Amino acid sequence: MITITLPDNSVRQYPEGVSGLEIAKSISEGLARNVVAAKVNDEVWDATRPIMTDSKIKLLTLDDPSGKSTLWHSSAHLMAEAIELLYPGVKFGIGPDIENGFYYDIDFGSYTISSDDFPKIEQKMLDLARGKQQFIRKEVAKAEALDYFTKKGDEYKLELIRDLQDGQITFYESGHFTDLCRGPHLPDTSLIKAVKLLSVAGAYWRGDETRKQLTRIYGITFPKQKELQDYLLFLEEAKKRDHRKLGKELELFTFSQKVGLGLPLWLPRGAQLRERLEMFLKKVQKKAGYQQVICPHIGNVELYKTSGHYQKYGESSFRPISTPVPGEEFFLKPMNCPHHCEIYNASPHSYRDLPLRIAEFGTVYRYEQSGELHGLTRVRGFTQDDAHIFCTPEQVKDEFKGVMDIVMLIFKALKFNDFIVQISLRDPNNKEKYIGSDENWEKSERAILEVAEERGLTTVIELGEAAFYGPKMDFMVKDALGRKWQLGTIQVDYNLPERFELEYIGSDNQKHRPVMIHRAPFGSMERFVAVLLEHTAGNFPLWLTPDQVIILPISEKFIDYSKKVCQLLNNSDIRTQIDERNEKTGKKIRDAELMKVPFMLIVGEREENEGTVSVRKHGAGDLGSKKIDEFIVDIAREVQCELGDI
RNA sequence: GCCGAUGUAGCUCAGCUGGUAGAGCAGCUGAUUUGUAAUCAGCUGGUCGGCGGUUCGAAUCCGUCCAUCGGCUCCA
Repeated sequence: MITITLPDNSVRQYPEGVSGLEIAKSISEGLARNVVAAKVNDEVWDATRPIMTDSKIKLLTLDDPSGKSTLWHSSAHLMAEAIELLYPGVKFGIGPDIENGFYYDIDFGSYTISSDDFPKIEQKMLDLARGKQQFIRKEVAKAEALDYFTKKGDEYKLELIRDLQDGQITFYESGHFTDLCRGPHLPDTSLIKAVKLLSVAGAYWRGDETRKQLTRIYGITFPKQKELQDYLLFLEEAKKRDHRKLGKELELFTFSQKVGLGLPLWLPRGAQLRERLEMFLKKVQKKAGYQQVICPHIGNVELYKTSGHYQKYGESSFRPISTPVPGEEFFLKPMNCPHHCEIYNASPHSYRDLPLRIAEFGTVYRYEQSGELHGLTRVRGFTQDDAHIFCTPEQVKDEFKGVMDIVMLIFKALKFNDFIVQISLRDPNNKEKYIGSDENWEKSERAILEVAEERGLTTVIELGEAAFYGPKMDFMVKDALGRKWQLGTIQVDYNLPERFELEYIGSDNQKHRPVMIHRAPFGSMERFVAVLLEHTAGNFPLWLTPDQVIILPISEKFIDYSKKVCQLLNNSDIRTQIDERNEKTGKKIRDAELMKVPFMLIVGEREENEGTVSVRKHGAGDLGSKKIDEFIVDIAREVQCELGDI
């Protein structure tokens, strides 16, 4: 007998070799029906795998994230089986579960697969699922595993097996399909009742651009048809929040093929919004001791040779600009730091001057690959809310803290509550890859970790993800479809101060090298506005939105009164328009609602006589009438509330 | 850049197996003077993404290029 401890710390005795499923059955039939896997001593196992020793176990259902993973991982196998039956001779790469569903990378050989093939595959999957095929785990010796896939002729699996240790290799067999797999899997396929293949895409084998591109098929499955429908509905809803769609509808920005790919054109309303964001940040930065600077949009090739960017990115950039002078070349600036380094170098510095914080909304140009461009989130010309802090190594921690506070302030003012903080540190086993002294790296990495801790942030730490020149902290926010985008970033840099020979005179009257911190709380204006659009579905905070108020006269008789109201509001810095069109009120309201204008003021005879406005709030409806002064105070109060004392 | 899909009026979309392009909204003109999510009528607007081919005839079939979308790789 072995002792099994359940999550509530209750202890039960079972015969050796009992499975999670059997334990579930001993508790209740209902639980047994829903169990998809079992967490055994913190490792997720098949529900059917025999447990041989005393263990702590937790039975996992589909409500548990690990349960969902198991369902989707098993679904990937099911899809592979269906595909193998439909397209004999195909070869398989890897097929994991992902956040929403699963995929499998497949070499289809001479077949070309498109979404037209999906219904056929889905049907086959459902047919197989109904067969209640069991997933059977088998431990195999490396030689045996190699032999199996050699016979099958699947070089991808062979490559994977070669990297594995003998004695750690397991196969899973379900129906006609056997796969190299760590597991775990569902007890059987009958839980999979709703299947949807979502897309087909090319994916390089092992993510390596130089290797063969396999066909990746994405799909998702659910135990109930209803859940699938809900998920598809969610995707539909998410599409409505797409910033590219909203940007067009709300007249914020556009693109032109004639202007060029990935070069956004900000329309008046978008430009206004962006300007307001910039003013907001400038104000915050001024308080935090930053100074604004302005630099040109191009820089001599020598600048980038000094910075090292020419050697690294020269070939993959926009082509250099030549001049009538032979050999003279300029580059569109791909970043602001080299210019800022030269600003630092313009005069000698004492340690008393530090930290020096210089900021610029700097527009930069990077030649992104055409397949990479995506609305405003990935463009070829964009404006960073950039700043560089030059400080002593001892000041890094305080400066880091200051920057983080700015990022948090912004996220708060814009109600970004759901973000991920990623700290990228160097790979401890590969220290020689990085520039800068061991001592400085340790100091700054420790500083970042401490600051995050002090501010109570939940962080994700990525070892080996640091830039070669320093550790960094990135703030990621998700878009409508759950894709992660990096917004704010804070990076420590030991490289550029070296290359530009930046110096300051210390209290010891000796020359020292400052540390540079790059930081951009928004990241770029383009990406930030894109993510903000999706985050708010276009319902911007009142302080930020392009038009705060629109006045809707009932008929043209009340245009004069509307103008009077409009002037009063504009005098109080409330951004107000009048809809003077010869349309019915219903139509004007509809259009204003669609444009997501926060407040609509309907004015007619009654309002004119009483000196009032009839207030309608976007999304909330009629709020009744108010004196004009009263309305102005209300708006001011609401803005004040959103911004706090910024 | 690579894999797959898509490309019809400013926008959203229809156009079956090849027979020479259509709706709604927007815009313009006129009527209407309007009370909380679409007033009515008339009109304008398209080398059907570009180029080449097959055909008596191409939005429709084929090729190629471009762009967009979903991914991959990349992101100083």
